[in-house]
Amino acid sequence: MLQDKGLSESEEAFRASGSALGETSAANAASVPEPALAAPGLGGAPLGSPPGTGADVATAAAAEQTIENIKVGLHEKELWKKFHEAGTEMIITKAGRRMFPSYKVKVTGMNPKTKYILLIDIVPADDHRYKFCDNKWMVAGKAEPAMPGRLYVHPDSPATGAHWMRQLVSFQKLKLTNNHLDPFGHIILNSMHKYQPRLHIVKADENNAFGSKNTAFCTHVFPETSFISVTSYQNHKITQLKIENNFAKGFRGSDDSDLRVARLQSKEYPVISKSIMRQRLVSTQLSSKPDVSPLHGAHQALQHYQYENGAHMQFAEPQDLPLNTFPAQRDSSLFYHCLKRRADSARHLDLPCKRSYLEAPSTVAEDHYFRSPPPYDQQMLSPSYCSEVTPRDACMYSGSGPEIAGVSGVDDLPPPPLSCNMWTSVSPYTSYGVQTMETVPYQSFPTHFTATTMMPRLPTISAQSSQPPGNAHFSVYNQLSQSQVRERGPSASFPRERGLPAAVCERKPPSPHLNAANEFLYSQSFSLSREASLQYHSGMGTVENWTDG
DNA sequence: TCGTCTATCACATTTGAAACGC
DNA sequence: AGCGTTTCAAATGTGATAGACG
Repeated sequence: MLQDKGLSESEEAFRASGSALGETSAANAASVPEPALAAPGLGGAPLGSPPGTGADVATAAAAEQTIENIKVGLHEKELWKKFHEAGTEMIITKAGRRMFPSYKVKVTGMNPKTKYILLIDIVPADDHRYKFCDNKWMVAGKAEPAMPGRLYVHPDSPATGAHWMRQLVSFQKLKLTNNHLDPFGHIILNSMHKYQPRLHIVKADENNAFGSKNTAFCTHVFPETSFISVTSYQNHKITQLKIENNFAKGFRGSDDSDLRVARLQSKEYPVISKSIMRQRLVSTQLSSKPDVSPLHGAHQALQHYQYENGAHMQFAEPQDLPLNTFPAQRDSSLFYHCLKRRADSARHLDLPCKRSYLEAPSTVAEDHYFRSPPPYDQQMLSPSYCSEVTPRDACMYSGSGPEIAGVSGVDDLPPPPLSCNMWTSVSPYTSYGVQTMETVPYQSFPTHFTATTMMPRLPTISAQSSQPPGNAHFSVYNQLSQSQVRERGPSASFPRERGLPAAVCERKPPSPHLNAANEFLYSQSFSLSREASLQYHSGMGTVENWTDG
């Protein structure tokens, strides 16, 4: 099964969607390779990459590999666009919630016989926490410490290029959760934070399902898939879009019949719930004051232009980076305007956000008004906090088959009832640097686990190092026997995660598959740290020192 | 203590796969 | 074996309520 359950995309639709998908390769706009992937609204642009030349493709040793020819098109791009324009929100729940629109891609250009692994991770788009006020997303302060990164590996991985290209590749079953102790392998996110999903395609080979000494990979980022995670929808536009486009309406009361009638009659009656009505009432009151910011329009135009031109655009200044639809993030002028207007409105209206807004720390507002956030690539360069695995990640395997299931290498624990997920240590911003290591539970992980299942911790990586920094970490594992690990305990270097029994931390050496996955992750981080320093994006990584277990 | 904001839960509803019967 | 119907699990957003916070 290439597609998850419930997918209705027919082969026909798949073919038809080809042109509409805005299909791109790793060298063009929509598929933004590694550091540049931070570009969409994240503060990092591929500044060094010549425009339109495809020069953001690595000159690495893997250049001869076909991975650079892989093109990925986002399915239902128009739908994503709609959501993006409204400011996409994704519900996160304790039990895990699927994304809607679901992440589906059409892949072409693969070598039909080569095996690939397709996986998704979701990284923080910035270091802000947001709140929804005045029908806008506004920065509400500093972001919470990032959750431990997890990967969602497509259940079919590894599979041949022919397999992936046969039909749409759906990540429909990917679930988002805000449960820090989630045992199901869902991707853990913080509520009211902005995130950017990334698709990674990793080349596997016949010897090692997860990679080889020349593991090539490419990363594709679709800026329109960025979203703010919420526990309940804030923007009624998003609610409406979800209802209109998702099957489960969940409408009750009189609105229900209206909706059904409307559907039966194929008419688009406005279905307005009480809450929506409430919101609209407030927004109407507010919108009575015209938005006079001259920069607002320019910003919108710029946004549109950037959007239309994808993430490959060149920006002279970091603050010119794509903004998407969350105005407060980059558009300081707009943010300022919003503040002023809100201050005005707040005097006359009893708004839910009134107090918060008025009492918002001035530093926050000033910070966003007077200066731009640091470029994302700089953030990537700085020592990242290590979001290595926690001991509870019993989901450290792909559910693609027995050989993957065995990857967990855990014999003292029952196989976790989950799949497709792995931890990653994508660490997007500097602000969660070393200084937070001691205070943030999720940044503390057992040494051995780090070494065996996670990509190297960036804080220990020197961007200028001639040796791939990840190698050191792998050797750490090689040098530490299991007994040594046990003697040192999981907290040798890092305090163990709160509330987790030490026994859970016991692990066997990783299988080749796991190593390969780590290697991929390592290569990714290496690419991120090194390439970012050059402000040049590779889009393809080569693992130079593969230590195949 | 109160107000605000966010998270959680139960609920009604919808969909599609599985089970079942013909 | 193929088709149609029924059943049920899984999914959705809604709204009430709880909890945290200042």
